[in-house]
Amino acid sequence: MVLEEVTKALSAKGLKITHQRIVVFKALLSSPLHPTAEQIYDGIKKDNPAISVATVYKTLETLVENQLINKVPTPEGTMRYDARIDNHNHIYISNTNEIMDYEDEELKGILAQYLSKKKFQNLHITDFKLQIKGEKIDPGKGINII
Amino acid sequence: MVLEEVTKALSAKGLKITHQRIVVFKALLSSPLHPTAEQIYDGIKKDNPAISVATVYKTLETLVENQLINKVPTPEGTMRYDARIDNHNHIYISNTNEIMDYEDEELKGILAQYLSKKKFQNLHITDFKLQIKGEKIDPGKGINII
DNA sequence: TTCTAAATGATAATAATTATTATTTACTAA
DNA sequence: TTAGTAAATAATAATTATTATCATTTAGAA
Ligand SMILES: [Mn+2]
Ligand SMILES: [Mn+2]
Ligand SMILES: [Zn+2]
Ligand SMILES: [Zn+2]
Repeated sequence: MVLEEVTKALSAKGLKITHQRIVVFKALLSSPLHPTAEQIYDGIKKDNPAISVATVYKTLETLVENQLINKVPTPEGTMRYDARIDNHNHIYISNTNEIMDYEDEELKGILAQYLSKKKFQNLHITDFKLQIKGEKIDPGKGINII
Repeated sequence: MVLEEVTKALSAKGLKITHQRIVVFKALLSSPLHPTAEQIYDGIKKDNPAISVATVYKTLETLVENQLINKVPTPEGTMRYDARIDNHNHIYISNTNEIMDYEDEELKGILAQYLSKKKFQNLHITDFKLQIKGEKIDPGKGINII
């Protein structure tokens, strides 16, 4: 089950297995919506009323540092989190604030090939992503996360 | 000269020609570094000691709304500004916080062609950019903007 | 020139995140 | 098992970036 994988992932990184880390990590794993720290906090505090919002922030940062989750910056400037750590792209939907995963092998291939041909002097490329922005045609049917 | 173009651009959008708008706009036009509002404020306040930081923020927002400049979100979450309004990509250099312009017709063509083939249901794509992240090999030689 | 809506400056308020610190707890090793 | 201890947490203060408020000023129209 998820709990076992979470504890395994934490201990593999030498992190202490705490209730708070398990709860935050599991909350993010079960959300495809790329939530903010605050949204994760709101989601878990019913069942964990003693948890502190600062702990949620710190836990997320710890998980990012240990590459168990990813940070996703947004055009509005608020940081969001992603349990997926494999390479994939995002579509930011500006009228609902949703972030959708977008994955396409053809696109990955195209970009990798393009960048492998290019040379940047004094620069080591560490990451590249296509940031797609769009608008949902019928926002009423969508999942609005704010 | 620049002043004339700035005033022309402002009046073309029906915006009042104020000293503050001219100064902020010119400051951004002369900076290829994608500065923050605070950096623009710091740069102009020697010659304009009465200008308010709130005015700088508001002026930049007004220019963005009128599509005379662009906002550039960054991985750290602070907003930066760009006098260039033509479509181009950015390289974010994580060890110096520089943002470099990156423009390549071949890349534009590849991306446009790729996306034109794809169909997204209920979604109108408004923008797409390749976000490249890298590290400067010899940061000592670079221009550090923070 | 006068008039007025819009812009500005000063500053308060807000939102998101980080820092501080006393207390608690997960692991370690007797 | 049971201490012992370094690390983690909760509560809360502080900080940073940005936006809101509002009294005053001003650009541009008449
Ligand atoms: Mn991602
Ligand atoms: Mn902020
Ligand atoms: Zn994702
Ligand atoms: Zn640019």
